[in-house]
Amino acid sequence: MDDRTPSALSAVVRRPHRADARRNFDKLLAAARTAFAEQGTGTPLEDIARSAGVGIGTLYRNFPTRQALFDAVYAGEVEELCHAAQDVADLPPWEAFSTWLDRFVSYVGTKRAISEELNRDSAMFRDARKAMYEAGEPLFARAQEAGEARRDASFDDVLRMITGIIATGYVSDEQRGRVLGFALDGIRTGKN
Amino acid sequence: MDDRTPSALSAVVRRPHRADARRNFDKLLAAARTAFAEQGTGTPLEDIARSAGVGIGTLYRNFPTRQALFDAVYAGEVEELCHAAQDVADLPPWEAFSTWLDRFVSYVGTKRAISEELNRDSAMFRDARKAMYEAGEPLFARAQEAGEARRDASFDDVLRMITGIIATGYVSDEQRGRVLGFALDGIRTGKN
DNA sequence: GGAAAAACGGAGGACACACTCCACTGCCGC
DNA sequence: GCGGCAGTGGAGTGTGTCCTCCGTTTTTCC
Repeated sequence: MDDRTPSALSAVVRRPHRADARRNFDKLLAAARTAFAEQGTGTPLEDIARSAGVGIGTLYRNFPTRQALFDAVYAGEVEELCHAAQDVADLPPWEAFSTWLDRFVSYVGTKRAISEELNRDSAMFRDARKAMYEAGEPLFARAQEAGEARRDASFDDVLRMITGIIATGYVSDEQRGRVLGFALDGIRTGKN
Repeated sequence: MDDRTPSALSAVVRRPHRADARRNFDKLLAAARTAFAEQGTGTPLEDIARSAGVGIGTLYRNFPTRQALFDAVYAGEVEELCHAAQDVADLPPWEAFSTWLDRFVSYVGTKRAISEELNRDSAMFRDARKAMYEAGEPLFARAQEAGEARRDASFDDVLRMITGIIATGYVSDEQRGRVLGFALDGIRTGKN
């Protein structure tokens, strides 16, 4: 990683200049990421600091508010997701879209943090949403143009639907997948 | 209302015998219901007591734990829902089912409490789930038998899907409705 | 009407978590 | 190497919520 702000998304927090500080910064981000994923956004910040092997003071210096920390984690995940959109570029329209959605599901699904905070609207959140849409929307549009996805649905509709579905509890991962499939069938045209 | 336990569902808490106490019990339940609906299950119990016009002590006497209070509220809502199933009994199969789902959505949708705690499994929660399924499942089965709903989906699948979808945030109620429609199309057969 | 029993309510102790502050530590540039 | 200063960490303070306890009030029953 280079040491400038890696993208407009994460402009909120600055990665520090000194080597040890940078190390701590990264450790915190990683710890927060798993903590948010496994226990939700409410995780005590002290726990995160401890599991990063760092004092609480250090956490606060890097991320003055819980929101700043959350934003930083979130920005990272969104970025990964945007990259994924490029990987599917040369699949056929519907496959490209649904593969990207799979990616979306596995990034977002296990980590409930994102759906938890979905309605927040910080500046950073708007940026993230925009970036994500720029990545995913073309894929959906292509599926629509190919006559594979219904035209009365917007990309936003689909994303919210998916987000909702994967955020609930299921008996098994298998059930989650099945249910997702049903919902996608409702988006796809010329099916069944 | 009579003064015995109104159903097996709410066996957890006892409605008190004395008139004033019973009044407070009901006020608390009502206050909790709106509070949970509007601010989620995390609402401070003191707020609920205050908005019921009752001391915190009274709340605790009636509902020794937050869970007990939540269970009581939840039980009430589930009961209403079960009744709704009877009202649609003589509509055509798919209409009956989707009308009941509408009911389900308007009971559950505005109040995010239920979906929040969906994965909890207290004894009471199991009962509620069972009651709800007894009410709704026949409607779904009928739609399946009439060839209107796909056979590879279970009632449980549908319910979880719906719950997930309505629990997320939307730009407008109109969007929520639209998205729900898409998802239901994925469940329905012989469509589009 | 009065006594016993039931219920009330809110002050206050306990706790969990957010966030600050500052004496100490160890990088980095010279 | 070494001095200055960015960075550290955790003890300590503040806040908000849970929950208990008990003197006071209300109801019920005779």
